[in-house]
This record gives sequence, C-alpha cells and structure tokens, in this order.
Amino acid sequence: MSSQKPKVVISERTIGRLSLYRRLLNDLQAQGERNIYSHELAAMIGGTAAQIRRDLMAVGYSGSPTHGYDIRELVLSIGNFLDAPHMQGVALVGVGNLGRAIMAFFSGRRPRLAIAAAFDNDPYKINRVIHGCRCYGIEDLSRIVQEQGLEVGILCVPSQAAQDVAERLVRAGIRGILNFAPIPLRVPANVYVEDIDMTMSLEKVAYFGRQHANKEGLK
Amino acid sequence: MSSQKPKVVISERTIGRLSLYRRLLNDLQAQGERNIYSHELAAMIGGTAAQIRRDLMAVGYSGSPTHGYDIRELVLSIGNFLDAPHMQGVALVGVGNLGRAIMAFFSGRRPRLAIAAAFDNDPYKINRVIHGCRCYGIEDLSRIVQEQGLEVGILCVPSQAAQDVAERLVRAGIRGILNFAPIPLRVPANVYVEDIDMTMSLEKVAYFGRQHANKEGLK
DNA sequence: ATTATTGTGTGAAGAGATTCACAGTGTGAA
DNA sequence: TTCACACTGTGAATCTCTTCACACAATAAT
Ligand SMILES: NC(=O)c1ccc[n+]([C@@H]2O[C@H](COP(=O)([O-])OP(=O)(O)OC[C@H]3O[C@@H](n4cnc5c(N)ncnc54)[C@H](O)[C@@H]3O)[C@@H](O)[C@H]2O)c1
Ligand SMILES: NC(=O)c1ccc[n+]([C@@H]2O[C@H](COP(=O)([O-])OP(=O)(O)OC[C@H]3O[C@@H](n4cnc5c(N)ncnc54)[C@H](O)[C@@H]3O)[C@@H](O)[C@H]2O)c1
Repeated sequence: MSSQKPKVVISERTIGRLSLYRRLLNDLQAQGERNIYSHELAAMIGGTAAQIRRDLMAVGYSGSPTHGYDIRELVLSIGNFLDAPHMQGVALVGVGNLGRAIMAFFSGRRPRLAIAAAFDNDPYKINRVIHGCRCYGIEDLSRIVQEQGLEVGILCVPSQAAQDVAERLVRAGIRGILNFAPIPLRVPANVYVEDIDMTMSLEKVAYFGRQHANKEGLK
Repeated sequence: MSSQKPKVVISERTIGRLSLYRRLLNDLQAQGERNIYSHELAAMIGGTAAQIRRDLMAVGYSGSPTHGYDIRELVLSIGNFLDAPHMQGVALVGVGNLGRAIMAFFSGRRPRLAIAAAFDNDPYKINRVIHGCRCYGIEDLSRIVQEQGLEVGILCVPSQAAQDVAERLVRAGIRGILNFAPIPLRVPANVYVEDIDMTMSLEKVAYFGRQHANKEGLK
C-alpha cells in the first residue's frame, strides 16, 4: 500500500548514473572488493565525490564515514530503487543488422530486463529463433505484448517504418521505447522515449575532437 | 587567418541538436520545402522555438521575420559550422556484431565523415572487405591512421580490450572516440570521448516507462 | 577517555541550460 | 504611405544540475 513512486522526482541524469554505478560496483564485487568511498567511485567515472553522494541520496542507502559504502549492500539498494518489483519484458522490433547485434548483446545479461520477443515484417525472419529469442510477425505484436505483459520496446526498424511501429507499440501497451531510428517519434506523454542517435553522436565526436585538440594534460 | 575556433564555447547539447536540425532540414528539403519557422522546427522535435533560435545563434545564420529560415542556406550554414573544413576519416575497431552493423549503417551515408578503415585482431576478419571497407589487423592501426590522417575512432571491442584499444587510438593520433564498450575510458584531456551505453539507456527506459505510466495527454 | 583523522549527508552557492518577453524588422494589405 | 502582423534575435529571468563547504559520525591512535 506504500507509494511505489519516489517522493521527489529524480533526474534522468541521476538515473543514468545510478545504472552505471551499479555496473561498476558489480565488477568490483566480482573482483573481491568489499567497500568503496565516494571519491574512489568518482575517480573511476571521472566525476566528483559530491555528485556520487548526491545521486545516492535518491536510493536511500547510507555509507559509513569510516568504511564508505558496503558494495554488496549498495548494489542491492540501487537495484531495489532502479528495478521494477516485477520482471519487465522487452519487445524488440526490427531484426536487422542492429536488431540482431542488440539481441546478441542482451541475451542472458539482465534476467530482470530481458528481450522476451522480437518482431519483423520480413517473412524470412518470422518464426526463426535468434539468440534464444523467437521472432514473430509484426501483426502478432499486440497479442504477444499483452500475453507476455511486455512493458519496454526497442525500435530498430528503418526510419520510414518507425512512427508506425511506435504507434503499434503504444497501442499494445508498451510504456517506454528505446529508439534507434534517426527520427523523432510522436507518442503520448505517458510513454517515455529515449533516442540513441549514432549519427548525432559521431558528429559530436568529430566536432569536439577538433575543439579539444589543443587542450593539454591527463583527464 | 581568421580564428577557426568559435569565440564562445558551444555546449554539447547545442552541437547535438544542430546535428539533428540539419538532418531534419535535409529531409524537408528533399520533400521540396523551401522555408521554415523556428516554431515549426520546434514542433518536429518536441522542443521550443526559443531553443532553436538560441541554438542557431551559434551558427551565425539569420532568418527573416517574414519567411523564417531558408532551408537550403540554413543547412549549408550548419554544415559550415559543424563540419571540419577538411574531410574527417573514421577508424572503427572491433568488427563484431555491433561493428558490422555500424559499418553497414554509415556506409555511403556521410561522405565528409566516412568510416575509412576497420581493425580487428581476429585473423579470420583481417584483410576482408566489409561493407566497402577494408579490415586491417590491430597492429596496423597506428600506421593506417597516420597514413590516412584519420581523426575519429569508433570503439566496438569487448570491455576487457577497450582501454588498450583506446590507448592505441590515442597514440595513433585520434582526437575523438565514440565508445560503445560499457566501461569508462581513461584518455588524455585533449581527446574527446562520447559513450553510447545501451544498457544504461535501456534501464532508463524501464525506469521512466514505469514513472510516466500515469501521466496523461499527447506530447 | 580523549583526540585526530577521514569520510558522509546535505543546505546553500554557483554554474549552466532553457524559457520568457520584448524591441526590432521585413512584408503585404489598405 | 501607413499600419498591422508574425516572426526573429537576444538580454534577463527562471529552472535545473553540479559543486562547495561544513556539521556530524565512526574509528584508530594515544
Ligand atoms: N545499423 C546500425 O548500426 C544503425 C546505427 C544507427 C541507427 N540505426 C537505425 O536503426 C534502424 C535499423 O537499422 P539496421 O541497420 O538494423 O537496418 P536493417 O535494414 O538491417 O534492419 C531493419 C529491419 O527492420 C525490418 N522492418 C522493416 N520495416 C518493418 C516494419 N514495418 N515492421 C517490422 N519490421 C520491419 C526489416 O525487415 C529489417 O529486418 C534504422 O532506423 C537505422 O537508421 C542503425
Ligand atoms: N552488440 C551490441 O548491440 C552491443 C550493445 C551495447 C554495447 N556493446 C559493446 O560493444 C562492444 C562490441 O560488442 P559486439 O556485440 O560487437 O561484440 P563481438 O564479440 O561481436 O565483437 C567484438 C569484436 O572485437 C574484436 N576484438 C576483440 N579484442 C580485440 C582487440 N584487442 N583488438 C581488436 N579487436 C578485438 C573481436 O575479434 C570481435 O570481432 C562490446 O564492448 C559490447 O559490450 C555491444
């Protein structure tokens, strides 16, 4: 009966960094580390200790002045805060070059947030099993999403098809979309969209690579 | 002899949006549009007109109160501002699932910023031509980067190899890296790094998808 | 027991990004 | 020619995010 929502709204930036912290902490834990200070974690990501402490306020886990944070407990606390209480299944649409690479990458990685079904409109791909995941025809999207209660979509179809597929995902009940198609999607405000725009990123790198070229020193 | 650098430093956010504006404007131009107002462009990307006008201050192209911006001229002005005066070649390292998808995607797309060479350490891949691009052994990286004057790197190798490859790229003279490996790279401050962290993005979508679920209305 | 040390949690200050709001301007209508 | 209009460019206000700086806490050394 307690509110599932956080009292204050947490920024996108903070959520992203928490995800990153958790991954780094998992690696440290695997290497046998037990404790960590905010300034050590900060050094790993090239940030400030204050920022890390500020971010961790959101998850409500407190460290100790003398031993910093207990890595195991912190990982659990971040998971508790970031992850859904239930499993969240993911639907991927567009089993092309990028879609298959993503399926390979996420296969077996995050059990709580796994790609549960893939969709395409190419008859050659439909009904194949790719990286452990069944590929369905796009006309089955709504049914499968509802049957399996999928909440997140990954959109890897060509630009021309992207808006149409986004609308199908929304109609099927998807609540968030990770969009790789290089066009802005129009969706209702209650659906969250994150764009990954590689062309934009590459142009940023080209631009700032030039700008940075005359700075000195080690980061 | 005039300064190649902008007088004031332009934010990463603005550079990213300029890249996006250019792509949308190119599409509009292809559809035969001639002019556009800031509020129209804003509507396309779900932003505000003021933001677009503010961003365009950086490129130094002025619109007209009566016809808005001339699309053709604006595209040229943005290009003039964003693009290097010379061609910038790109080196991609890690011709795996993701690397090949990216090579396919960028192949023939941006002539001024094209993937000029690929590198891997898998003998099976070396000397093959993939999507019109030759794959070299990693030991040839420095030589090829220097011979061809490549300035930008795309890093698609497994995490364990990422720091080593980043250092090779930096030593070879690369000035900016687009990093897909999910670990923070340590590079000198005069090298710009942009990370694309799909796991982080997917977790953000899962988190905010849940949060947004009870908002109403159209975006 | 006391003290010195080192780090946490957080209010407040600072920096940075976005939005507001309005003077200035080019155009078409009267 | 004058006016009304709709938009641009930009200083100032606002909002958001980051960093500072310090009270407080846990321990180790004495
Ligand atoms: N490959 C990359 O590295 C890369 C990089 C950046 C962006 N993108 C974007 O990601 C998207 C996919 O890229 P890709 O390289 O994988 O392309 P691709 O052509 O290899 O794959 C597209 C897939 O989508 C399927 N498809 C097309 N229309 C469909 C529809 N209406 N419903 C369902 N499936 C449909 C096709 O059958 C195909 O399997 C594109 O929008 C592209 O711009 C790709
Ligand atoms: N596939 C995805 O969609 C995806 C998504 C997010 C992140 N990533 C990241 O991108 C990177 C590559 O992913 P992938 O799926 O293409 O992996 P992959 O295993 O398919 O490809 C990796 C490639 O790198 C090459 N390689 C390994 N060590 C090397 C070295 N020292 N020098 C040169 N080449 C080397 C391998 O031969 C292989 O061709 C990984 O860091 C992965 O975490 C991939």
